[in-house]
Amino acid sequence: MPSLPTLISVVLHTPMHSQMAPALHYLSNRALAAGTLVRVPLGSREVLGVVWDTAPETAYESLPDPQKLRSITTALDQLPPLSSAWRALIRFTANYYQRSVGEVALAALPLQLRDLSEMQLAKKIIKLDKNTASPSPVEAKHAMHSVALSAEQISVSAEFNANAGPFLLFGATGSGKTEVFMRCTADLLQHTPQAQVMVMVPEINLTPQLEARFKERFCARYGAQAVVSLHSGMSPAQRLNSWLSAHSGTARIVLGTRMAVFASMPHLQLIIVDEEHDPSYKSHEGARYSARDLAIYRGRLEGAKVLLGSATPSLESWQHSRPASEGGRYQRLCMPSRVGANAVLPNVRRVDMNHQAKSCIISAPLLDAIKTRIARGEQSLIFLNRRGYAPVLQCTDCDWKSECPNCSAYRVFHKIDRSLRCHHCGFNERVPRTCPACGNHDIAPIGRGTERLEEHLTELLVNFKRPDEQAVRIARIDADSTRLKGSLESQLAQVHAGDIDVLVGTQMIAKGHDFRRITLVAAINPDGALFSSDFRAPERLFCLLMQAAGRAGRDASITSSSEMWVQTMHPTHPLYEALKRHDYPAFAASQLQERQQAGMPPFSFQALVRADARSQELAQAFLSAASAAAVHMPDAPELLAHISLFPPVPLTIARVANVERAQMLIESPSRAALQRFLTAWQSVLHATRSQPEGKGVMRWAVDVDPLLI
DNA sequence: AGCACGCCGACT
DNA sequence: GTCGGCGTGCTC
Repeated sequence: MPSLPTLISVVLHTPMHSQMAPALHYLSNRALAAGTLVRVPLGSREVLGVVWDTAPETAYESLPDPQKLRSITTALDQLPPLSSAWRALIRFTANYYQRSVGEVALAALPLQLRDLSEMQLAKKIIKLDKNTASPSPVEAKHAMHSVALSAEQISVSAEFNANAGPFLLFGATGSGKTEVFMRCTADLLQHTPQAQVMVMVPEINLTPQLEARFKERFCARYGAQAVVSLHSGMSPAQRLNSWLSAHSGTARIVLGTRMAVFASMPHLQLIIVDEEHDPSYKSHEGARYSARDLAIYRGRLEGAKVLLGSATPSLESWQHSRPASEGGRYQRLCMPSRVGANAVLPNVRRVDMNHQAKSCIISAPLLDAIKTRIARGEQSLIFLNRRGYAPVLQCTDCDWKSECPNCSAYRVFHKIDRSLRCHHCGFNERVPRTCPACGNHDIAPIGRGTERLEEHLTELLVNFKRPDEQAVRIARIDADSTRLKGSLESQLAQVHAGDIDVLVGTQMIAKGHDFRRITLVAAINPDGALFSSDFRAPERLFCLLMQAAGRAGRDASITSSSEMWVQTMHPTHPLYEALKRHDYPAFAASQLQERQQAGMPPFSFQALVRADARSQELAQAFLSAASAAAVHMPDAPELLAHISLFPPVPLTIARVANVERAQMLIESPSRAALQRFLTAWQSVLHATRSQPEGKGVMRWAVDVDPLLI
């Protein structure tokens, strides 16, 4: 007996401002559970969608034109439907970050799911099931060979197990946070038969080594498929496989970058966010979500514990982890000590560059210290956060500078291939022989980057020898030297093998990698961030220097001689004082006080609207018009009550690839008020686009909780 | 977002 | 005479 077709609502990859309802309605000849993946006709094409609700009968009347309803093509119901917690996470993300539900939902699913036929998908699933045969009893006997933990690690793990969280694990570099993560994971998997764990890391570079450690620890017991990765460096097929095994529950541990926060995991019980302070957790395109913040929200939705970890937490998380009596909502777990015998943090030494010659790059005491390391067969790491040879090239005669024709920025001189390269749009040219403006032959580099620093060090050390009488070996690691796939790994291997005496690099080398024989880390010129207009610059600098310092002396036998050097014009600056004491809490306290006085996050909430246009005037006019129109919204007085709308300004780099960029800041002491305003203002922004003031605007986007202002 | 439909410049 | 530029408009 054929029953009446059911009406279902489906979300599709459609943007917020397409005048389309949040969900579209289709007919199905059988009921489909919410969360089921379906393929549906849309115009002339067929697209993937997610069943969002089984629409009630009454929905028929509220539809625009019931005659136009079409039927779904196929239901991919060999896959279990996406859970209601997953859908709630997607709904929240879409609302909070001002995007459509469909866009967020479909972006969270592997791309291959969109174009794989039902047959192909069925084959995949069968293949995956075969591979996930449970491990043999022999293998299972191998316990997760536990490593002996330090007293701190044991007490922190015990606190974690005894409480609900969310937790902020504040542990010094080298205090063994990863070991705690693995212990908490092991405890959970042991006591809860189906439990799944998500582990997030900020960068793709960091996934392989973490994956290796987790696989070594857990695969013997839980099977080869128990640990999977999920990040954008994987092939579409690999990603689909990982996603399917997470979704089916066979993957017990999912490791990944920020995108992993949306992985479908039916038995998720624990979310770990390593290096939670890292800005990479904030997405820059599409929905500009913070995976760290969503991890907290998802934990609450799913009833999963959340564990954030960092040696230099974000001020937001630090503030959340203040004592509960003061309003804190996270539980702070502390591991102040490095593990291993004699493991102490490196001594921080400041060189007052006011007492050095103006042109001095590497001060005499620092050079001596580097030589001492070389003589002892130890390694040094010299850190300069600027790649290329020189940031600008200038004619010594006229005013000419190496400006980019497409951007409001200088092109950087790369001596290695004699090119002028724009780091914003990629525009690349050979260095002109003579000044393009006046024909002068003398064009000089201004300032220095890692290439020039490497060259300078080579000159300084040309007559100095290693203990084996060979020439000193200097290497450079930055985005340029590691462009080729695998070159980062091979360069790191060289460092580990002791083939390198002095390593020069950008912040790339400050992150994550363990260099056992490095006993000296030096920051050449980090002062820029001290007086930056970006209020988060000091936070980032402190974190970077702490991280860099953490690279030194990981090997317990030589740790006592480890040093972190900072060359600065402001040696008594509080940031460096706190760094010297390795005192993050003191630094955080002073920063939080400043932020509170200035009404900055985390004591206020911000959103940024960015507009791109052919001219700066058009971009700003759009924002001004939308701003002015806010007053005419329904309920404007209430909505605007606790909102500050700032005037539009050009971005620091106003023009990139011949597109002018402007932005305006919206601030509120209340997160809820900001949310209510943004939601209401969305339609105003959209309407402004079709007004005369919005004509030249190419695109615009809202960034909630922006990191860069 | 895609993809159609539709109206104006340089080429087989 | 066409091929093709990308400006508006629609998709349950």
